[in-house]
Amino acid sequence: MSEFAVTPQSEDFSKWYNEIVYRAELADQSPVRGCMIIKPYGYELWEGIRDGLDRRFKATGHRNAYFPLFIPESFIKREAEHVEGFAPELAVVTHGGGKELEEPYIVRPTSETVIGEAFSRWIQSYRDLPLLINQWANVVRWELRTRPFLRTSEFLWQEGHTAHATEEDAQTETLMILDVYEDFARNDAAIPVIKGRKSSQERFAGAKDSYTIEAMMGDKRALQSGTSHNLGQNFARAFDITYTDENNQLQHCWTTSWGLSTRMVGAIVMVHGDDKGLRLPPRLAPVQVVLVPIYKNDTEKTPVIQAADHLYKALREAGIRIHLDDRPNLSPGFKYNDWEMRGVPVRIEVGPKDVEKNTVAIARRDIPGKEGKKFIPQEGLVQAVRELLVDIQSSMLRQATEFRDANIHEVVGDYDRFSEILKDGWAQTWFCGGADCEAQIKADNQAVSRCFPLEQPHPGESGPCIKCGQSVHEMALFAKAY
RNA sequence: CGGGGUAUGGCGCAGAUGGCUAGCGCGCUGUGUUUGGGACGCAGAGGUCCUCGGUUCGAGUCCGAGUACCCCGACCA
Repeated sequence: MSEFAVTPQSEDFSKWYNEIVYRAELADQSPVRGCMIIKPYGYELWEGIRDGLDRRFKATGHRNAYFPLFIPESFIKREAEHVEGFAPELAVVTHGGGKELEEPYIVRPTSETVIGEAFSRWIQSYRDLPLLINQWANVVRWELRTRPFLRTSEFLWQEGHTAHATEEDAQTETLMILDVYEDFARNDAAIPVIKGRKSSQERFAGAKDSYTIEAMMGDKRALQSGTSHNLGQNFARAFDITYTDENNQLQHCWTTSWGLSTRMVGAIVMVHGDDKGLRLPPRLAPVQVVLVPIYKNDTEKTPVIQAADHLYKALREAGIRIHLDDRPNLSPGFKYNDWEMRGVPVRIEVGPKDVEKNTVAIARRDIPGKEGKKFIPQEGLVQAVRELLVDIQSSMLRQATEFRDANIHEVVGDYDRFSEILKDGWAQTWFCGGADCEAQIKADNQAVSRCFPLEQPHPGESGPCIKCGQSVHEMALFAKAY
């Protein structure tokens, strides 16, 4: 057996990703092209993501609802840009109950249209605003090239949809949600993200402006990890979402939509993983601590198991997600590697020597080998584990942040250098945002603009667009992307 | 939809020039010895060789058609 259970990511990142997703049992292959089965371990990770976001949405006044999977075809067609953007990737249901349908149904690729139609009936007065709705759902987009979690034909996500009385309110909501996403990514997923505005080429079909949180993966490619759209009045006009204002004037609403998907699972894998496998942030790890008992024979087994059970109960009662690995047929060494591959943040070993001395061995996943392992007293273990989990969480965010910052390079007016940077990192440069410039940059470098960061590195200044040279006042980030 | 490739136990593969009971590693089941960084012995289970058709005494192997999947490009949370 080779040193690693999976292809080392340093050797072939893409291969590593595919292998680890299956080896760690996050997902399984499905009989349906482009789809995947999310296995319990992967789904538990998603549940952590879901819960972390759901809590934040509710704290900011949103309520969950559920809209139908099927959308009348005519709905999709009502917003011109929207239909143009999505038409190529729609799954269409033409038959039901053995008969051809009078009007085909679209399997939702996103729900702006059905929700817009509902909003038009729900909203009458300015007193009904803002209307803040979220739904947890699956959506289908007929993708040509798919990868587990990163791009599948069917995926799970949340989509928020809100309606507001003014343009300002809608813009505030759009950016507030971006803050929610950033807060979640940083504090729960330990992923540092850059908030920014998409170029018009990269904008959501039908939106006035799209915003994104961009994360840097371990291979330095960018991943759009969440998006928030200011839809202006585009959908309000298409679906007659109107209200009567304080002066009894009929007005169109201003709407927003925003989503974060199971792609975030892929982000966590690719941001934190190493050659040995996954490294999961403690806040989201389905198993935070794995307990491995060690014994040679029955004489040793009884007291060791007794001690392990005792520790297991204490940690579980303290609210720590713990798993006792009592598989009898496997050696401790195998178990260590197995759980490291699965990304469990903390491992506790209990053996005869520990029983004797009232200690345990405790190892942290973020620091490999002996450096990350030490013996500590059983007394006060719960507190020690709590502190360790917090420390691992922040250490992972720090590592990811340092890696990202070390691989973003600023360049002004030097296209060759710009191209050089894009071979292995992100480039930050002045950019006009024009379609022609963007297309040429993409053709030259296989890289696209990721966003105009909301926090500009040189606010108030201006410089030459990296491609056309005209003087512009915003810098953009460019990168190869998933 | 263009270009290239693959299809053989759960997974990864081997099976030149057709030849009789289709193998190997890992995994799986039972059992015994093991167990502080990926243990080992013994005994087992598991296969429409992608599908259909053809050539042949005989096809996993040759021929034809089909299907699926993978990789590379254009669309994408």
